[in-house]
Amino acid sequence: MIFCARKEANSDAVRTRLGSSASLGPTDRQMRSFPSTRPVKTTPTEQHNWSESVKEPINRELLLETCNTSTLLKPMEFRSTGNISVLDPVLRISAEMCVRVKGRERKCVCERVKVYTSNNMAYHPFLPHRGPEFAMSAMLGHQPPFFPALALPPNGSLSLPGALGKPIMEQLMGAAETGLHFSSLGHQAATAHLRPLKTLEPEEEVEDDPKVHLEAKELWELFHKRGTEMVITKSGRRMFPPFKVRCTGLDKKAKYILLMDIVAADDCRYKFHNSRWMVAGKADPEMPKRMYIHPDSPATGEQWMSKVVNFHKLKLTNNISDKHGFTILNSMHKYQPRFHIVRANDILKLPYSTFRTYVFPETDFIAVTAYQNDKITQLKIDHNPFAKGFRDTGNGRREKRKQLALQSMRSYEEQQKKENGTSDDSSGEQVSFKCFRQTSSPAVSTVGQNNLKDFCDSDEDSDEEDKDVNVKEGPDSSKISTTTEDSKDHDASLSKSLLGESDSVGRRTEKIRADSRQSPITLISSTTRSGEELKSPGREQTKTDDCRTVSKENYMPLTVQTDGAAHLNQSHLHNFGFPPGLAGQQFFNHLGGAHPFLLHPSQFNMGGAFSNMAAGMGPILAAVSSGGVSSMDTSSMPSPSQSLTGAPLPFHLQQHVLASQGLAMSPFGGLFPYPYTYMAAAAAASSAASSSVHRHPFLNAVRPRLRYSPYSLPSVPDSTLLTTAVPPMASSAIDLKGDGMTTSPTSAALDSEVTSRSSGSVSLSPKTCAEKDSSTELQSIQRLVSGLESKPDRARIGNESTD
DNA sequence: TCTCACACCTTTGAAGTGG
DNA sequence: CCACTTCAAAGGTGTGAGA
Repeated sequence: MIFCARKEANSDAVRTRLGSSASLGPTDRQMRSFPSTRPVKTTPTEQHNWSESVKEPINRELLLETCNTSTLLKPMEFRSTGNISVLDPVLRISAEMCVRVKGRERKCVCERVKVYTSNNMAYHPFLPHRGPEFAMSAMLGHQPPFFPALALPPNGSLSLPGALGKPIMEQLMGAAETGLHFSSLGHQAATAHLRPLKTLEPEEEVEDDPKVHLEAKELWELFHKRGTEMVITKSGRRMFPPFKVRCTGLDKKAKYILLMDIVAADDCRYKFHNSRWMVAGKADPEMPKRMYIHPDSPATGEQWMSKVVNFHKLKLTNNISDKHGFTILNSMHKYQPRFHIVRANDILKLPYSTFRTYVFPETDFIAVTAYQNDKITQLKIDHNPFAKGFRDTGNGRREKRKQLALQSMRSYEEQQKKENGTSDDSSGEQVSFKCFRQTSSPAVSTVGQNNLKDFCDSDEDSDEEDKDVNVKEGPDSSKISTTTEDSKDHDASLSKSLLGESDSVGRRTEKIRADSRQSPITLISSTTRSGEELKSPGREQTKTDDCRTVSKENYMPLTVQTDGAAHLNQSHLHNFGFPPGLAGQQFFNHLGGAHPFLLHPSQFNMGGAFSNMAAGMGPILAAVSSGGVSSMDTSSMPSPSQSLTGAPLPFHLQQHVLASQGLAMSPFGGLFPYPYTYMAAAAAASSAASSSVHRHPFLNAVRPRLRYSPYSLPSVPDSTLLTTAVPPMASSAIDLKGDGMTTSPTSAALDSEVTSRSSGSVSLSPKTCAEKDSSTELQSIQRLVSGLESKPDRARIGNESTD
């Protein structure tokens, strides 16, 4: 725990007695959050009453020496100590306040700490109410000196990752006077002065070449063909199929943090109509973004490579006020999971670290609160072990229901025979039930049991299956098999079709029938599987397996780099790649400052990973979020078979608890309400749709060193950033995929735009961003903080930027 | 379209047992 | 002690009724 271990180094710095804090506070405007905070020039003595003995730098990157100060206040003795230090590469700000009451010294909670310099002391009225995360954001979005108030956790310590801390330090060093000003519990404030020691040195980094392979790809593709749906519930649901990847090419000795997040695939809301996912309008306002850090993070490359990295613990929810750290999604919206590799030995370094992001288009899905497509339901049942109870085999509920239905049908038929002499064969349902009786035996049902290997086969038959579906029109043909292979389709389809008739009524049956119908599908690139799937069934018949094979091979992990300048885009366009020309080393935000990418702690959902972060930011996180801890899963460590060995977590905090603490964030209260805008540039280049990633030649290639940081400050409405290739939201539904899934309108339009977008994105220079005036930035911040920046705004951005 | 209780299932880990 | 088995609790599923 860097934070704690090094904290003591400066703890004994010389303290300077200061006058009443009333003489030290900021201006009246600044006093809004600091009761007596007018910055008063300290006396020369006070100013230079630094620690005489410059302490030995803890390491080469120690920048500032601590100068503690204390002040005696009436009626209590009020002692406060400030500490700013940079401990590779974390800037640590700590403050401790003690109140001596009747001779007994008691520690107080340090409510706020303001970092300031003597020549300026900016104060943002929103900051105190938004917590440190936003303060950091604002701080970096403005030119120095701008050191907003930082709310300190109860323990009085705050760690700022390098990306956040370095700018502060640099500015502090250039200031004539630097100090910490903090208040506590409404008492008088005190100030600590600091002085710089030396400058930061850039980190050296050894090259590596990570490659990521999606596990259970066939299963994903199987779902993808039908339009993957992921159920989101208030209590959180896991993803199925689980997101698993295998990493190679990592530096065995270096430590990495692996993360996953889920971003909107487009700016549309969908509806399931006529067995198809269709665009139903503009997307709802985005949910707070959260990053899920793999519980084993950080771990060495060797450890990561030794196992399959499983993100099965990630949970999806639609509860915007979720405090468990689950990923919050909007129902009926399309999402794209992303996988990130960050080379960092400490989660605290994440915000300024380089992200390698990998997107697997076959993993996109539509979030639903209830399954819409029965095929997906059946796929889930067939493959998710937890849903075994619903399988046609065994003694599960479905079987029992079937038996019940069978019994009732028998009695019904017997009754009809008695009444009419013969059964009514004209009744499709009855026929179905008859068939059902024939196929409901366990022996037949087991045909439907297939494993992953079967999926591969089924993959090959998917077209066949689709064709079948097409041919099968009418009530009976509507009984589409939801299984994954032909044999299953044939055998199980019978039983399932019957099942659909017998144990499903109303909407469900209707949906099954609808599934069999095919409608025109948007045709997109043939270089991608997704695109292939988007083709209409008729065209699909002309497709060869070769083509499919090729498309599979095209599922190359996408490595993108945003080091380059600020090719930020709208947050609503979540892109998954950057154009070749976007490589660079800096990351810019719309606020105009070139700055490292930022992450809000509460955006992280992490298991063990959080334990590290908790060391430095846990208190902050805890302060930001509340509750949800007690209900957390305490056994969130990956199962032995999946977890990485070695790399013991430095802390024994319960991972889920940590996750809940660290990840929970108030709605829109996070640092970046739209943290994914950084992808916009890439998106514009690669096309917003995930599938477009493959279509783009560049995106199909492996880019070992292309990197970007996934988070960047969002675009403001008036920013002219890259646009998405999102075409005007047609009121008419756009079919996405052949079998229920469709490509996003964005994808559809992107096919022909990718190239141009790519170049266009390049034109989106950081300079453009940097030229934004600070007032606009401030407004932007306010909007972000208030969560007022709505979808329409972002949509507008998209339109404007396209111009 | 969403929420919730429910039955059914797997997973997990503690407890028990035997060597 | 170790390995194995048993058991119960926790947690993950889709379902279906109701809002």
